[in-house]
Amino acid sequence: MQHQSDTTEALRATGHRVTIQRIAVLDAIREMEGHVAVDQVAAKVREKHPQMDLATVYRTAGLLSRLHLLNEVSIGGVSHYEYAAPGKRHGHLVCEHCGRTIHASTTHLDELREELLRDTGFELHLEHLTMSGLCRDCRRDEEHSHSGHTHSQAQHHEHPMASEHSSNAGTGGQQ
Amino acid sequence: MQHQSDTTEALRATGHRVTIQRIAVLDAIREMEGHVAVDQVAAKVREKHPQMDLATVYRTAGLLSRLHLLNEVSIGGVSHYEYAAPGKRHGHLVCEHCGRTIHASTTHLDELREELLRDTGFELHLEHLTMSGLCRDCRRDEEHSHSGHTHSQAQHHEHPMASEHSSNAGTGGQQ
DNA sequence: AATCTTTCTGCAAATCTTCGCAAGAGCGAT
DNA sequence: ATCGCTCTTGCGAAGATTTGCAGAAAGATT
Repeated sequence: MQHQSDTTEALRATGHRVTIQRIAVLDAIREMEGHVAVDQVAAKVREKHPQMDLATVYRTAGLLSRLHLLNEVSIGGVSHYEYAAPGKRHGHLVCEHCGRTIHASTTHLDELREELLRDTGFELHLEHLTMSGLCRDCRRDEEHSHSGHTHSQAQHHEHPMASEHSSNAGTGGQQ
Repeated sequence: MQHQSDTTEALRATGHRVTIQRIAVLDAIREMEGHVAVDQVAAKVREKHPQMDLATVYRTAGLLSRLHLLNEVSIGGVSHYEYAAPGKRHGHLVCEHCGRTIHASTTHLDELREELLRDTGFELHLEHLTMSGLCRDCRRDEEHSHSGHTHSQAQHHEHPMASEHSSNAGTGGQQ
């Protein structure tokens, strides 16, 4: 476990300063499971550094994300961050109905990435990819209640609304 | 031009009411080119309906997006909307460096969608797909200035930062 | 270790977006 | 055309995220 030196290195290499705030934010997120919202990160960080400002956590998480030390996932418009474990790249599938998040392996995505690069010169950052749609369960529900009405403008939240980790979607087995 | 009746129909079919606000927001966005931010939509709408509230524009655009009458594109975390012209589906590639937006044909994407559906049960909504990365120009720039330093925490904005329409990316030509 | 330059952070104010609620407007039935 | 039941809207307030600024801290230099 020498993440800290990796972090330090990555910051220095890009001409950024190494501060306790940056180390603390990365550590906090690494210690927490999955994707966490900024205020959760702030709470965790404040256990050790009570004076850390929320704005700093926002700025820091944004920076670390740009340096690819963190992945940013927008769930229902709210930014969440997760530790970008090397070698565990994956995209995110967020259900528009229940808000659940599923990891997608990069199998298909790598292909897409290459095609885009070849055809358009655009270099896709898979780590930042968040795709929305309907998860299996909600798709099933939709099919049942196809009576049209019974709609509300507000977002539905029938499921527990928590970032699950049915990880490793994509090709292989899952769920 | 009978978009209006299409809209009316789509609203009714889903159990929603047809209001001047909804028609106005859709009309405004259709009249404007490409993806526009909410405040631009509000400004346009207010030319004819000065009392229309910003919150209503937000809610309405969100609703119309969920009904697939509009596409939502998140550019640098800010929601933009565009008219979902039938038969012109496409994904969006947003450059993290200059903010430029490129359209991607659904050729590759349709494939991805099917694979995800088959393997994970997740139904990807391509219309809502926004992918970030580096565009051809910025990729070139990056390669030159590989000296490390000269970074700033703020987002770079070297290019005009406007939603361009270098449309027709992807493989198959359609737009 | 002291100094200098530039970047970062904390704080407060600004902005963007969402929410709760009472009044207002659709739409079906009368 | 009116009545009534809900859905919608406008408005104010709350929540989320960003920004400007002055002081604090990092890293290079001596």
